[in-house]
Amino acid sequence: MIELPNKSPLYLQVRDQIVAGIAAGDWPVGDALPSEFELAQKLGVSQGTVRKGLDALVAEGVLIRRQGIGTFIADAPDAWGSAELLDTYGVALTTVIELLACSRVHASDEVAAALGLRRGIQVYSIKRLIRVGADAFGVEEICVPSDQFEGLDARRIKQAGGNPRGVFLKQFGLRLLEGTPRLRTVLAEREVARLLQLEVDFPLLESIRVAQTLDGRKIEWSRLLCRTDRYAYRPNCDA
Amino acid sequence: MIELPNKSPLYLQVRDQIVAGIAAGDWPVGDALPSEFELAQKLGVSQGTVRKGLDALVAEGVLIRRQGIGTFIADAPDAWGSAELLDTYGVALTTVIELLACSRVHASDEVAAALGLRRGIQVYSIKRLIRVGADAFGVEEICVPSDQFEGLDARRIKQAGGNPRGVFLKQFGLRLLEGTPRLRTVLAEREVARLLQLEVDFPLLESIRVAQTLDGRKIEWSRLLCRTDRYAYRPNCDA
DNA sequence: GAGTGGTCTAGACCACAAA
DNA sequence: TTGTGGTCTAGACCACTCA
Repeated sequence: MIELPNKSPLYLQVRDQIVAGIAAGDWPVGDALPSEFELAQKLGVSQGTVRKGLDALVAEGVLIRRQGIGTFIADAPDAWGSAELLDTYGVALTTVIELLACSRVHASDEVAAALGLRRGIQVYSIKRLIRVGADAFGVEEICVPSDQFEGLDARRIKQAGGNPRGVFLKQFGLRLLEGTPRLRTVLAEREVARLLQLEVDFPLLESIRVAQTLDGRKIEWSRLLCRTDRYAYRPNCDA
Repeated sequence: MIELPNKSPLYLQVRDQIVAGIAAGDWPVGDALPSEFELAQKLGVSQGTVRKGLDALVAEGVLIRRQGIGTFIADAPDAWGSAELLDTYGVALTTVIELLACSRVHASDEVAAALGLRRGIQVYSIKRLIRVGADAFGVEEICVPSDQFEGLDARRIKQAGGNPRGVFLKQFGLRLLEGTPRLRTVLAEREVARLLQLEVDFPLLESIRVAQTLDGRKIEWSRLLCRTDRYAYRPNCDA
């Protein structure tokens, strides 16, 4: 291990080295890391210390361990995938996501405040429709600062299966960790009502989350508006 | 360690031994466990293994470690305490809880189904009002099977500072772990509207959670109904 | 100084998956 | 059979708290 006058425990330094390696693209998504013993030798620590360092990243969903095989870089799960949708009897339902638009707009005051940006700065706004069967369940808007994701567009997102997180990770090298949602009930405005085929003022559930990078920069704001008359929403917040 | 033909790793067996010890009341709330080395000797394993066994319980909030001092049995946090309440600008607010009632009733079908009980069996129903300042923010109902908590009443809950979880733990030896909430928007019915000083059909946020014991028995159903026009609710689900 | 949690090592062995 | 993750040990030292 490179010996800096660093007070933090060795295993955290190991963690940071791995994070740096991932950010530098040493191991693309799906690749295996060197084995725990190799890493230990390379970093000059014992296998147990490497293991403890990797534990945190496994817990954060960045790495996936497979016994007998290796430790792999995890793919970026869809933000919506971190939630569950249940019918009125508690049975989980599967959803389909439809990309509606990806455009460059001025950040609303709310988004700018949540991400610590200057008011009115440019952000990419990604809108998606979430369906369960033929039913429109909710609409989601994702905002990210445009200067960090130059050239983001609908085509790229569609190529990644409609998953913006996949693009953020593979094209821009940024992995995001979900924050805890802020929940409110709101009444449907015109555009949302139209998309969900509901009347205006239909009561909806609003879930707002801010996601951050591995090193703690808040970088993605998202809002889900969904109907909960036929379904229940379970957010699965770990963060 | 008592050698049963047990396939599970030693550190999980250690965890289970500690859980059993806690359930048996070996160490009341606030007490220190024996030191890691003492436990290691007593159970015939190494300190590292004991440590790993305790890690899980610390993560679950059952134990609290204090460096240089010892490892302690954690108190039962109030169920409501696992959530946060924010104003419209994201600033956290403090709440006051008022116990409304504790009564013995027949379980609704919904509660019975969620807890795996026979329909119509008796449960204790605890109702509480959550205030922020002078404002009524929400009402909460907690249901637990009456046969597990014989003699529960408002007096006992008040003695524990209005925290039912404290009573469950200290009087009945049961520690509960919070589950992930199921969320819906609902319209206020008459009684709830009256308690919250809102008109009937005011849109509210409903959060339903099931909590379980350390060994996985679902034992507590709770429903929070709250207004989110002035506040945002952040559930903090770990489970 | 004594006792606690917290970290680290070197080496061992097991469980599992693949060639 | 080989290489991987997964567990465990014995012993060492550090960091912190308290008497």
